[in-house]
Amino acid sequence: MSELLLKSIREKVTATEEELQICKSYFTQKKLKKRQFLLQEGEVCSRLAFVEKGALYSYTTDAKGGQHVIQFAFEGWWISDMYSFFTQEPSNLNIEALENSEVLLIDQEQHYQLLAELPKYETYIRILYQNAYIALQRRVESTIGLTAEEKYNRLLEQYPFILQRIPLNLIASYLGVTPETLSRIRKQISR
Amino acid sequence: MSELLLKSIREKVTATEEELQICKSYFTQKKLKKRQFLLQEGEVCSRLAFVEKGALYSYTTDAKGGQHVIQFAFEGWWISDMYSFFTQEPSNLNIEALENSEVLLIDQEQHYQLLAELPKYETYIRILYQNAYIALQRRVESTIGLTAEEKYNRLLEQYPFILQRIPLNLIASYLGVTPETLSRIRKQISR
DNA sequence: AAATGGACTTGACATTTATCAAGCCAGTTA
DNA sequence: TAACTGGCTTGATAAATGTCAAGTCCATTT
Repeated sequence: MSELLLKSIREKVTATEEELQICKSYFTQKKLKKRQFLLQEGEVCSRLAFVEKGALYSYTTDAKGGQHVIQFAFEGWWISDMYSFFTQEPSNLNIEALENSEVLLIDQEQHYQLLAELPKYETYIRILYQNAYIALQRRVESTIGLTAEEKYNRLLEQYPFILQRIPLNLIASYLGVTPETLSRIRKQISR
Repeated sequence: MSELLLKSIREKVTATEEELQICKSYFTQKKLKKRQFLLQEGEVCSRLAFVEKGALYSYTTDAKGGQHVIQFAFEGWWISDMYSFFTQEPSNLNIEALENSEVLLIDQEQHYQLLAELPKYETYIRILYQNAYIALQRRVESTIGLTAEEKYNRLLEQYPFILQRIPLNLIASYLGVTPETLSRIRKQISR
C-alpha cells in the first residue's frame, strides 16, 4: 500500500530497509472518492498527503465565487496547504479528489517527530521542497512572462498526460484564464 | 560581517556558538556595486547568495528583449537560481545588484559538505525552502487570481517598504504588467 | 552649465482576454 | 426512456491591458 512513497524516498536518499519501515509506520492510509474533500477552506491543514493512487487538486475560491487552481497532484506527488500546516492558521484552500484516490497522510506532530528521529527523512523533505520550489518558480516565470497560448503549450510540454486526466476548465483555471479563452486558444492551435 | 546570516540561522534552529562558527567558515564575502551582476544568463549558478547589505534581483529576458523579474532580495534574504544550482545546467536568469551590496556566498560543494557535516544546517535550509515555497505559492495565487490592481495592493501590503527601494518599472515587471499599466493603476488609486 | 540617460507619465490606439448568453454532446441519474 | 448535469464550444460585446510615441523631471556625467 505504500510502494510509491518508499520509491519516492529511495529516489532521493539512500535509506536502509529499516529506515524505510520507520517512515512507513508514521503514515496512515485514506481512500477518497471522486469529489471528496481532503481539506476544506476554513479548516486547519493538519497533515501532509502523498498520493498513492488517483489525482487531487487544490484551489482557492474568490469573492465572486471564482475558483483558482493552485496545484494538481498525481501518483507520487505531495499535496497540502503548507502555509496552514506550518502556521496552524485556517486554510483558504480546498483540496479535493479528482478521481477515486488513495493517499498516505502524516499529521503535524508525527511529521516533526519523524524529522527529529530520522535525519534521512529531513533530507528527503528538504529535497522535496527544493524540487517543489524550483517547479513553482518555473510556473511563476510562465505566468508573468508568457501569453495564455504560450503558457498552455508549456504546460502540455511539461505534463503531456494532463489532458487525459484533467478537465479543460480546471486547466484553464490553473493557467489563470477563463475556460472560454482556453477553448479559443485550442481552436487556434488546431488550425 | 555575517551578523545577519547568523541571526537568520538562530531564528530558525537552535545552534551552538561553535556550530554557527562552522557555518560561517563556509561562506565567503563579496561586494557588488549597483548594476553589477552576480550571475549572468548562460552561466551555471554555482553558489547561493545571502544578502548582508543592499538589494539584488533576478530576472529572465525573453525573445523580444523583455525583462521579467523573478525575485527581489533584501538584507537577510537568499537569492540564486536553484534550478541551475541543482542541475548544473546553464541558467536563464540574471542576478544583479540594485544597490551597492554585500553578499555571503557558499558554493555547491561547500553547501553539500556543510549539509553532510552539520544537521542543523540541513534543518535551516529545509526551513528556508519551506518559507520560500509558501511565499511563492502565495505569489502564484495572486498572479492567477487577481487583477493587476489587486496584485499591486497586495504587494504593498506584504512589502510596504518596496516603493522606497525598487523602481516602479521593476515592480511592474514583477507583477507581470507593463510600466504604463502600473502607472495608470497608481493614478487610479490616488484618486 | 550643458548634455545625457533613466524613471515615470500621458494619450491614442490595438490587442488580448473576460463576460454573458446560448447551445451541443455524452454520461449519469431518475 | 427521459431528464439532467458537467464539460465544452461559439458568438457578440465589454473591459483590461499592451504598444507606440511623446514629453517631463531629476540625478549623474561631462
